[in-house]
Amino acid sequence: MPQPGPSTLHRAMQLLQITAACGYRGAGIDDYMDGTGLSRPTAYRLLKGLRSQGFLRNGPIRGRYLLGYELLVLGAQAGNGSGLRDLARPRLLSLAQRLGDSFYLFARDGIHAVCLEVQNGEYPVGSFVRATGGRVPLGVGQASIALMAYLEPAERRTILQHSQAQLKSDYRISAQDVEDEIAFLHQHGYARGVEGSQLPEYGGLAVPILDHSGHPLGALSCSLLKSRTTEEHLAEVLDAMRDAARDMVKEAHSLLYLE
Amino acid sequence: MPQPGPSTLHRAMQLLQITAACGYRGAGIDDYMDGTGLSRPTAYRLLKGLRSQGFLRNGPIRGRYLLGYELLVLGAQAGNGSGLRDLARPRLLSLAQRLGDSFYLFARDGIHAVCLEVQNGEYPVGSFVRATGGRVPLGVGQASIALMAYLEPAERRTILQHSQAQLKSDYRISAQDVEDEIAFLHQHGYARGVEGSQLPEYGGLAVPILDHSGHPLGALSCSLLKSRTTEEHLAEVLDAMRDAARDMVKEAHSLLYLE
DNA sequence: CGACAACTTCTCAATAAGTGAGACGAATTT
DNA sequence: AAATTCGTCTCACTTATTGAGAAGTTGTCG
Repeated sequence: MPQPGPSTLHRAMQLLQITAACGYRGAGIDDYMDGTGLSRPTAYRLLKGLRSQGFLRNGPIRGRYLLGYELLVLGAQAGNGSGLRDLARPRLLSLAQRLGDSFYLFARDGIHAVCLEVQNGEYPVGSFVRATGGRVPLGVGQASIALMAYLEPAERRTILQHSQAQLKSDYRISAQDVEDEIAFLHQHGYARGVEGSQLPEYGGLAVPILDHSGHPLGALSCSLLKSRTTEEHLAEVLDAMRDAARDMVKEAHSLLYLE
Repeated sequence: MPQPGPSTLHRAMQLLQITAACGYRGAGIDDYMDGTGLSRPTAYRLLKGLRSQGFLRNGPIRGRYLLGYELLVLGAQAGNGSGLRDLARPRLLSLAQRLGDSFYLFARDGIHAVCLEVQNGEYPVGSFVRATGGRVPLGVGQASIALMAYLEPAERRTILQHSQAQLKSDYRISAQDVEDEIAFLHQHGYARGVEGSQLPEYGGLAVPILDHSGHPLGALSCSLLKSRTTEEHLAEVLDAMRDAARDMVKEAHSLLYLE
């Protein structure tokens, strides 16, 4: 089954993925050869090219390669679609400082939700995503719900069908659970962390970020310790998140209007 | 003059750069064709490949492409060499919250200093780098000084020779200025923002992050409003940064030791 | 709702580009 | 100083990529 596009491209990307998989110690030539089936000279040729473009670099260990800083530059831009990330950053920070919980910005990426930005508060929490760039299948987590709720019903169904097996086996979430939470969001304007999930000691909230025509640009989400979830605190957090989402859209709109 | 490595690779990277250059509105097929000289089908083939790998995506506007979220994932890793970024993140946050100024993590990237992480405080400041991924030539800014000071003298000289013309013309910094600041750092253990720079209303400090054998892993840097720079505040900030740098190395070391 | 205009993919022969085997040079380590 | 690991080079080969143009899609506007 041929990959779309030139194979050199696909191979180069494989090399990047392999490098990423090897983490901070870097990948060696054998990792690349085993991982791709390329001959040594070819692997080196590609490595050389990637290095010269700044996509790979030589780490502290000889013969091992690390991801290059050009990826950092591009990655920073990639996460800033519509300028959403820049808008969210200071607001997430202020939420985290003021309320102590951890706050996230999510966007949709095909059948996944991708985390564009995190700001942890002073109370440590866990989450399905480890950090910026983390992805979960749509349906997992409160942010996913907020992202899915405003898609076309047909599209939503397609996505759920495509991933419900994985949702069930990896996260013990049924399609019906997801539908129920979406209904909850439509009724109350926010999404809760799903009960019985794999992170029992945390709760969560999420609100969608909708543009003026009702399309979802992203979602703000937070995760908080169950022990801190009094009614008042929840209400406070929710209010603050709604305000933040509203302000972001307003500011985005005025920015677009200016140019 | 031929680029090293397969040309397909180079072209693909060009497409990414072009996409990045077009910002959040995305790049269209004409941008790509004009920018690379490729024929239309070829450009589309590459685009398809890049999209299928998650390096590009279709934005809100038809016929325009944006950087894909896979870059976000790789970028997040790329900035985390030796796990430095993960170590720095919470510390930068706490510094920013506690002291109100803006703090940065830098690493060396060839002849540049690259910003791996930013945490802004409540007092707004400007900086040479706009955000994560930003680069300045080594020599510009206090973080650069901290990074250069612990290189081999020969290497330092090579770098300075290579970039002194640009330093002079773009930033009005002479090689001697840089040497002086490096001497200052060796004497006092920290680097100051260079006087007479292009950002007169801000001051800065930077401390190196050195591993146990004295090699520079990176630098912590801060930028603060001149109006806030009393002697006591400077001393407080400097102390806090030194502590943070020391703690990071200690924690990194214990992490490495564990595996 | 139907025609238009855009973006995108396909076909096919020509050719330029990437490929692999192995030898060679360079940089470290023991 | 010898040995090992890492990176590059040469060269014949052949396969994957290319470009021109046409056909197909998809969204838009009258």
